[in-house]
Amino acid sequence: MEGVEATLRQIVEGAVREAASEKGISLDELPEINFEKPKREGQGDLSTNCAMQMSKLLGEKPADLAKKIAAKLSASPYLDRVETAGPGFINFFLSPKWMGEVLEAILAGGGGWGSSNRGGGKRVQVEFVSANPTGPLHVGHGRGAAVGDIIANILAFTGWKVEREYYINDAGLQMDLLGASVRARYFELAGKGDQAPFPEDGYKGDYIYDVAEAVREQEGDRFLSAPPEEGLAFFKDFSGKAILDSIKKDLADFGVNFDVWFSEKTLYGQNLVPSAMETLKERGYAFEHEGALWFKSTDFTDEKDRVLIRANGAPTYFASDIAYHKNKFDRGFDRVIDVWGADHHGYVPRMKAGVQSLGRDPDDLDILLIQFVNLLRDGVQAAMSTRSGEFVTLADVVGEVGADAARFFFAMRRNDSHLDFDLELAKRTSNDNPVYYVQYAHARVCSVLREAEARGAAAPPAQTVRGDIFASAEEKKLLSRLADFPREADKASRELAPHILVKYVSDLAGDFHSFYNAHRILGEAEEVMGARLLLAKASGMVIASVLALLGVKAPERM
RNA sequence: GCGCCUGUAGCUCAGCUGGACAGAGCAACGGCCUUCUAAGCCGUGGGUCGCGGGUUCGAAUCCUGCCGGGCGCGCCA
Repeated sequence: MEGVEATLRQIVEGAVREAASEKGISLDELPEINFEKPKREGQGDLSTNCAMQMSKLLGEKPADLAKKIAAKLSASPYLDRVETAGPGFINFFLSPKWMGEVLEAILAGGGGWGSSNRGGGKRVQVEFVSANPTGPLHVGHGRGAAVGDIIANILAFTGWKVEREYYINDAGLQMDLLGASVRARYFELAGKGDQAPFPEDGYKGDYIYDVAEAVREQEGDRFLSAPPEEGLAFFKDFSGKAILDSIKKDLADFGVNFDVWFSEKTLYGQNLVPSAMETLKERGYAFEHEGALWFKSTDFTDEKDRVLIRANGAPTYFASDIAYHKNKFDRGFDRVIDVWGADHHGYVPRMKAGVQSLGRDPDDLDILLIQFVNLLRDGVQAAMSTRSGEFVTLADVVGEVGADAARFFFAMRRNDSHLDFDLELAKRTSNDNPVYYVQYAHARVCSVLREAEARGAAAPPAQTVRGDIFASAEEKKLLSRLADFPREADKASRELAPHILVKYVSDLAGDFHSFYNAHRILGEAEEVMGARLLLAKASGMVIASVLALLGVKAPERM
């Protein structure tokens, strides 16, 4: 069946047109009719404010128009009743017939129920994390990783063809600094620290010793006597690979897997930077000034022009980023999404301008800014680790609270708001921990289904369930919530907002727990038991679907 | 100084393309386990939506000015 909303939209549109033609107004194009879940109970399963929005168009008071439209709707077999309220809302109460069909659709649809073809099979690339391979990922990267991965899941669920990409910044001065830092530690471990002083602004973390130790194990002391240039080149290469490997491992442990690991070096290896610069020149957006090549970003929304190629011939980060984004679009993506830390927000207008200068609609690039994570331990700030002065690593957090809790917490808030992440709360196994609350609901469903099977109480085929058997407030509320899922998934996709799903699944779990506590399933009269078994099963399926989108396990026992 | 994000209940946050008496979880208080997992449920109290103007029939939501928090303003990445 169609989504509840789509069907309802058709019904309402018909009524609106009818009302309009009675006034002698013909509406070619109707404004889109929006449905939303009313905030309060008693206001129906869905409501629309279309009467208020169209009252001017039809020259009628909102409340009167609402009544008129409502009167035309009450005959629908899908609606139990229609009420008008407040300044002109129309509230819809879904009929048992409809409830029954929703249940049937969920059970028939398997894990795919709620998905859509909004993306139309278009190709979208989500680039995220993309941390320099100069050190371990910290919690901030963790949030970006969770959000990027979940957004990719959501887009795939809503009809996009998705690729996940990690951009490896392995070509800049930072890598030289990394090599020099490791080399210095290597000499230090050999007791010859004075021969290779630690670079100013070098990487001071303990992990540098680990990398240096790995070089000693593999290469012995041979670099103690090698020429510095040869040594530096080796250390840079070795360190970058070693750290990238550990980043890959941390991400895999976190449940994040990329389709493409794109090295900045390949950008230069394939001469993509110079050719991108040529494109800009041809299009008239690059000019020479004082020996450097500049980008005319002031032609767009940026506040000043930016250097692309320095007078010494070295390209800036911005130049390689333009080349990189050109390459992305050249690879045929219809849409590109970058997930960045919020500290890069000043860079957004520049990047948008860059994309535009390449002849691309700036809206083909979405840049999501992820705000900082505030790590807490029982409400007390825990952001710094004691020794290195580094931020707490992602691996530490995942090791302590597990990937499930970490992902759930990272996705819990809007991207652009700061996130308080309490480690103790994330580990707690009680109802104040939202992760367990949701997972427990799923485990409970599984438990009931197991017990039913053990007692030989088979659930009937979904088609045989009459919707009106669900008479209680808890059952109706749960069904109504289940029916919301396609709309919530679509909204999360449009807004690229994982937190919408976190909130939804938390609410759904709550509705299930309420239902479970208020009603027995097993041992009831056969018809009631069968219907409730199916309701429980459908609830479990939708919870599992959402958790899958979040990349969180849906345990069968807890 | 300029720019971006943000300020909603004791705490953490939803709601922000204007609409119904401002919602949820936690914390507090009071109840519910002979029966499908109490990692659960039910109930009670709690808010001048930072402050002042403005637009509107209607503002937490839009505009503007202050105040507070975060982050940026490199030929760094």
